[in-house]
Amino acid sequence: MSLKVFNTLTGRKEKFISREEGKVYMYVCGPTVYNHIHIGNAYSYLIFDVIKRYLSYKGYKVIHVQNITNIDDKIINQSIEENISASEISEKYETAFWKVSDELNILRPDFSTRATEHIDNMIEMIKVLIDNGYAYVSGEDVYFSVDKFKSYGKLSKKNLNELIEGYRVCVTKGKKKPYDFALWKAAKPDEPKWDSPWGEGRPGWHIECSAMSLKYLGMGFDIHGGGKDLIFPHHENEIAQSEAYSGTEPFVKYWLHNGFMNIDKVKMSKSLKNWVFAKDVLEMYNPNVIRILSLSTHYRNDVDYSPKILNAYKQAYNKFLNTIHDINIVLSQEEQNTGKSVIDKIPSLKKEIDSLRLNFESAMDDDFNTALALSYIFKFAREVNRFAHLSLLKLTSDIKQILIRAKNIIIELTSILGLDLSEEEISKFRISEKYDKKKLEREINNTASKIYNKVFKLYPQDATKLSSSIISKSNLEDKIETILSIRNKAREEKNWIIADYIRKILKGIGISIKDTPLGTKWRKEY
RNA sequence: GGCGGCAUCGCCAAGUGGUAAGGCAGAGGUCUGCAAAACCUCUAUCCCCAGUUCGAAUCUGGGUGCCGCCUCCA
Repeated sequence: MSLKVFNTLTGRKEKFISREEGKVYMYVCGPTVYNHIHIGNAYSYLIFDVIKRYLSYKGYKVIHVQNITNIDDKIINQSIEENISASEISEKYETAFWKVSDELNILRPDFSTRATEHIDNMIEMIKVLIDNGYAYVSGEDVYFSVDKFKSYGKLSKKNLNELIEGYRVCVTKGKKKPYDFALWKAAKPDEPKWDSPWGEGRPGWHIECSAMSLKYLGMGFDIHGGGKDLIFPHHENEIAQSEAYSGTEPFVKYWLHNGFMNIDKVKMSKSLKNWVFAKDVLEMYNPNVIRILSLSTHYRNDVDYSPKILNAYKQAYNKFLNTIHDINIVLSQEEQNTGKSVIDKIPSLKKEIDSLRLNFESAMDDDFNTALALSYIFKFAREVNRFAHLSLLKLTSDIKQILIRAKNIIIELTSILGLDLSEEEISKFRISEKYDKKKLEREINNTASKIYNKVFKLYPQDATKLSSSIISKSNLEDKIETILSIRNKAREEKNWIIADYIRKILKGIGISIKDTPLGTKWRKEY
């Protein structure tokens, strides 16, 4: 089975053949760092992260370039707004961008290219465009002459007449044609500026992506990605500039565009002010939940953002965690030699493992159908749950082996989707600044003291372990274990009121527990 | 005004000619001290109309509704 991708340029799914065998050169449009990124921006980066991960899984060495647009009108406007310099704005929001990107488990690009560090490359390119007659100087501005580039519109399927008729085409003085676009803009007083043959100014928006992608990836690179709103004019203009500059085509082999993240069916956009910052969503939801939401529909479709839907996928994510958690519980048993009934189910589970991988790959090979790929993993999880439930009785070495394989393939395949099912995620506390450990510690200490008050008369000796002087010294895991030991004492004495009380207040701080034949197990919920 | 996309169970959603994946929610059941989790069972004929076909959610035509691009936008 070979990979097929939907190419915006041709409008159909095509077999993916990389320029160089075993390597994929990929450019993804990155953020303009004038504000925090919203969840729709994050969606795009997340999609291409999964594409990159899957290509790596397929054995390609992926060379991934992503720009940071750190000079732009919006940055200048924001610097006036916040009354700090443009460079301070871009530094501030670039830092914020990486923080969110890392939290979302998005792999860093191989080259993160800042526009301002490539001004020379852009000037060089503009010079050539002027020399070749594709661009003209108007005052201290430089414009690209769209009429000169014959195949203009091939990506967005627009023709120039339509553009002229479009009532929204703005006419700017200095342009020969309304659809010409700026390659270089003269600086107004107090604006950031760079020297150029045409005077002091800054580059137009589109030129940076051409200059930087060509510098790092060269003409004819494999994948160029971004949101579908970039198709026109941004990517259309990139093609025009790059192919006019090089005199060859194609600029890019495969153009991939993701759909939008909508709110109430409407695109998240600056003008409607209906965006939600990714950082704010991350305060409320586990990054894995955001991923599952993003991957539960095909990347070219729009996906709706809402707390209701996010909560549904939170449950879905919990399903994965529970499966791994339950496997771990079964595996924590002592091995035995007399596993009876389940033994004969091993071959069928083995078969499921093999077909899961094949199904996963065929789904992903079909233009990265993550929704289908996920559904196979869910289906498999049910098989494993059924098996693990049965084998809770006896753990033989054969059963142990197959369960470890089952667990590993779930972890492997979900990690291609960028999901994290690590031990920390499942049963322990994540060492992460996002989850405020101090707050959690306070909550648990609080809970311990509540329980202490409740039980110290009943179990004076055991309760001592919960006294604030002792409990405050132990680590988070030990605190929980101590609390559970008290609860189990109560359960032994069939004091269900105390036992249920403890379970209830632990639940209140996000610790869920389950009583199993192998003892009481707990995990932190997110 | 031009161009384009979408419409599948209560919600999210896969499926592009062969008889409707998966997740969430709901109902009943098994297990459990009770829970939780898990498992089992149940819940749609695919916006409407017409057509092509042995056969259509899937193709064609018409209609309705929603959304996007044409201006910065992932």
